Amino acid sequence: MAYSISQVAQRFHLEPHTIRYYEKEGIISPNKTDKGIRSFTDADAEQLAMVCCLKSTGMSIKDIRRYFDLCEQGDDTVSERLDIFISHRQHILDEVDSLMKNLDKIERKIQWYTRLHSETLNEKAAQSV
Amino acid sequence: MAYSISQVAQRFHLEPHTIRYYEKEGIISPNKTDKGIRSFTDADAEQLAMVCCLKSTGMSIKDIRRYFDLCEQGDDTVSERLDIFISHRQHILDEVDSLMKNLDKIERKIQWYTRLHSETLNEKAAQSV
DNA sequence: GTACTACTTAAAGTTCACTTTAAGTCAAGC
DNA sequence: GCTTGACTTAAAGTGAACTTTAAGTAGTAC
Repeated sequence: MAYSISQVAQRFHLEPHTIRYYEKEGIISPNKTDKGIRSFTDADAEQLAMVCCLKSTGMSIKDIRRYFDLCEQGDDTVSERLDIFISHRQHILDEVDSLMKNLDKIERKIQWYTRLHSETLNEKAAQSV
Repeated sequence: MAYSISQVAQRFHLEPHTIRYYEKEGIISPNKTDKGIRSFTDADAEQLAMVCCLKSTGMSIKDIRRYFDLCEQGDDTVSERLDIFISHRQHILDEVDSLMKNLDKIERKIQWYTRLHSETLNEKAAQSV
């Protein structure tokens, strides 16, 4: 199947101009018809899915580009690509860890404010009697 | 205990100018000595710890400021502050969820590349015989 | 007495990831 | 024939969160 820019945009919750921006930044390179219209294959869509995955886990445009550059360079870059994913996995694990630790602080604040809130309600109830 | 700007900066891995920037943005307001030198109490340090917690879980400076504004306004804002934390908790949970889903994709890539990598090594070994 | 640390204002600069604008061409569908 | 959706380049703008620069003052530590 081949998809138009607006179809893939919709599928990945992106704007067409954002996809053209990614192309300009060299991280994707869809085929074009003889009329110059972008035509996205399933492989292009998969690539965009990976772009979104890397982006939403905090990888910069520059590093995403670096990864896809390596992909284009062929099998010699396999171990470097593996390294990228291993270090990116660590980055995600660190981020999750940090979020969970901070979540704990937020939970305690919620408990604190919940208690404070119900006390305030009780006081108001007492006053109104 | 009272701390200097560089002491709290070090403690929270911030730069002194960043702390002054936070003050300028109205999210902290440490006391100053008669000489105009900032002096941070333990309560100020706790507040900065909360700033860091909120910041690293993705809250904007503007929203952090909003929260501390409410704190200053007193007990009438308790339920609004509770709401902020409840919705922020959800934000964190959503983020962790998204990270875990994407982590799964990364893990599969690592498996894929690990296999590919060892195959490439085997081929090279075969060639060298 | 000089290096260090702190302070001040005000403004300009930086990075990232887009987003928007301008000013146009081109082809398909109704 | 006109709306819609696609395209082009090039450049300017946006927002967030700082960061840096300039250009100065002032107290503390060795």
